[in-house]
Amino acid sequence: MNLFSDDQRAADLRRLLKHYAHQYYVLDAPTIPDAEYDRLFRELQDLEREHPALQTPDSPTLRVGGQPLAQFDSVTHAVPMLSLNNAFSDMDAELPQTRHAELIQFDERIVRELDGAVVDYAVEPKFDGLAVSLIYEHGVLTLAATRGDGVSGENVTANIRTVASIPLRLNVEPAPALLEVRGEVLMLKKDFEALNASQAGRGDKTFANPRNAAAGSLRQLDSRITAARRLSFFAYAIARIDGAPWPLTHRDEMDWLERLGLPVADADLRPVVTGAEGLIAYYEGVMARRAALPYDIDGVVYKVDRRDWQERLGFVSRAPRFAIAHKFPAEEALTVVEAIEEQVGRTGAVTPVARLRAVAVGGVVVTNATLHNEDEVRRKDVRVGDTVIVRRAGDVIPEVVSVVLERRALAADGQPLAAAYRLPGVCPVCGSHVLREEGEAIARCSGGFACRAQRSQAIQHFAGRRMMDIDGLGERYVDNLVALDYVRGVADLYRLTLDDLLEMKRRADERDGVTPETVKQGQVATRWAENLLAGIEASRQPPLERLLFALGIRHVGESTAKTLADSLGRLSLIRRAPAAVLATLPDIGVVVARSLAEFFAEASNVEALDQLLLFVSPCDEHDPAPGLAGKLTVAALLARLGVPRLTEVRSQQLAERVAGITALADLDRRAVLDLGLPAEVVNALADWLDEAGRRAALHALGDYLDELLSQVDPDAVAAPLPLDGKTLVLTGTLPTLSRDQARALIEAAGGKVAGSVSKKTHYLVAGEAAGSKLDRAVELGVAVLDESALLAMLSPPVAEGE
DNA sequence: CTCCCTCGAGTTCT
DNA sequence: CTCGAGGGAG
Repeated sequence: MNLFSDDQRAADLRRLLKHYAHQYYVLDAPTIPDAEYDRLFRELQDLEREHPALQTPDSPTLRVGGQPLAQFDSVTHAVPMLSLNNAFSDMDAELPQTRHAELIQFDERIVRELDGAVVDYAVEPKFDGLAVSLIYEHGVLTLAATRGDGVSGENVTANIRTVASIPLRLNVEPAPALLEVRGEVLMLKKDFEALNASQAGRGDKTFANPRNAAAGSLRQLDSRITAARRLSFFAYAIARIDGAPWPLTHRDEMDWLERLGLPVADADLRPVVTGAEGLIAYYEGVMARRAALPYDIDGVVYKVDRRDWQERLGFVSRAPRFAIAHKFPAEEALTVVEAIEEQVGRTGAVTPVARLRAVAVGGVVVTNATLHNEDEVRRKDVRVGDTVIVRRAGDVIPEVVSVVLERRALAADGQPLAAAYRLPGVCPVCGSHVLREEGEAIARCSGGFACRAQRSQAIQHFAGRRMMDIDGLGERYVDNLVALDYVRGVADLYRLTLDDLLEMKRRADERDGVTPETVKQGQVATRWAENLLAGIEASRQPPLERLLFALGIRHVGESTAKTLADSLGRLSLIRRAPAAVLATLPDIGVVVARSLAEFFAEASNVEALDQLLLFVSPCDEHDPAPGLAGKLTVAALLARLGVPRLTEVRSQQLAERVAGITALADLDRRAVLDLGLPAEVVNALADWLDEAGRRAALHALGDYLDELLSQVDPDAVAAPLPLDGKTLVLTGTLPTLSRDQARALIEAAGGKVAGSVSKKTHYLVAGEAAGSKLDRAVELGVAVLDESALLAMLSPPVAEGE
């Protein structure tokens, strides 16, 4: 046989196999016996093995999977994979007319936007699976990627090729040069049950629901495993077409995809309906059919059918306005509260948690549900022994909806057996007092670092991925390190040796009654310990903002930490900063500023930080931000000192009358009263100044300012940022920049990005399909920029000639 | 002083 | 994901 006839034969086999597979998997009507199919398949496999050049990217032999990958490559989506807005508030209201009211409002809004047109909606089930994007080049499947964060996902082409119902080559000649299809990978209910049965038979772990099974199967690095799982796919949109006209309606789009050989929902499940009544009827109809469908759905989707209207409606922030998800109400289940226990969080927050008799809700078995706080428990009146309705809020977090009072156990006198819940007065972990601030919902353990729970969680927080990012330091290990006293403060992590870790592990195992006497387990322990030490070592030069975040200061999260690091630049300046200075920084007010100042004033924190700095130093310290000098005005500081009656305006007036902070500290009572301000203001100020320690604190503030300003790089001051002090708002889709990129550029240029247009907005940056923000900007007379105008502004202003 | 938005913190299960 | 609290705008 020569290569030419092999080539012919391979092509024939591919065509035949594709045809039979389509009959079998897509049309569900096999036309030849399985054995015959297998014979043809093996013949093609043999041919390709003999002549690897004969294997084409659409060969059915790829369906059985190939060599495992080391990891998935990242793929950037040319068209972002947006999620749909779920515009309907929780369907708590069981009243049908309430549900309908929201649908009617949705329809009315769309009709209004389209100037009163009669709107047809293409409606379809919302598959409960994983969104993927498929790219066909000249008809051949060349790339498949997961949704990821919507901007970029993972390359899962090898796995997707094993999904039988996905065509490797489109059924059309000539094929469009490029077609990008969006759809959902899922597992049919029957395939899920079969998979779990076989997993259980082999003693492997079973999956909680079809969605998890599909996710677990698609994310296999070894595509042969994926091939052994039965995944399905349904297309629901086209993202890009090149070389073929875009169908004029969504319905046409789906019909066309079906003709190309792509699986789409059954035609009777995706009708085109008109008006709110059509939507209502469809929603109710699908809900009734839900259980009988071969796959799980979590709602339905409504899309404006006409493409030109879709474009007219455009996008709001990250979601299209022409399409909307209407989720079914969360599934609910009845179970019994076996106990109410308290958890202690990193900040000492004591949270009641309901321990529930295990119950399946929405595909997973739930045993715990947070009760949030004492008031919440009392409001719902949850008591031990009660039968409660549980659901998964947003289909994720378990939540106790309400108590079934009729089922409450009563004593002979008709009183409930169990008492109303009360939060304990002492910490369940350390026994310290539990205190609840006036007006706050949350009670806190006062034990601080002395409380083992808080210590342990502070260390977990420190090691977390967005903080110091220490690999190998999971919850269980931290708990053990803390419980067995190998680690008291975060600095102790850096003193751990291999021997310490192995000894700790041994003692923990002993305590738990585990006997890891096999050699292999010893090796595992050593590997873990070495891995952890390497992770700790690698964390010694963190960016300053991560170190700050890692310290776990109350009210200081990722964003506040970044503000501090950007503005002050050095830990030595941040840790000594007076609260008044901190409170002048953007988005830091008096509460956060005080929290910071108190943290750094506390001796035990200072000690712990100094210890930590023996091992760790920030890698990116820099001079304080040049813009700081302009913002740290005497007036701004005065307004943030916490002097009663000293408002912003009065601070301004006062600042004009004193030479500076230090000068104010040195004024005696008489001089203060002579300042020429309203009597009530100067009286309050004089009294305030006379309180113990005030003048010393002001001197310290003055000294700190001198020091801080001496460190501001004078050259940087000379080059003001182009958008300094400007507030911008982004709307619509920019031609080349993503929202995050645009934001980063604006911030780098000293500007601020706000969420909504107001009088104080300096510029609105509008892209394609700008929405209501543009209207509002025009209304308020706010300048509107397009992307190129924005980019032009970002380059530093050109000095004008003398 | 009151709204609105963003940030922080807590939480579940695989 | 959801709640509560803080910050800033009106």
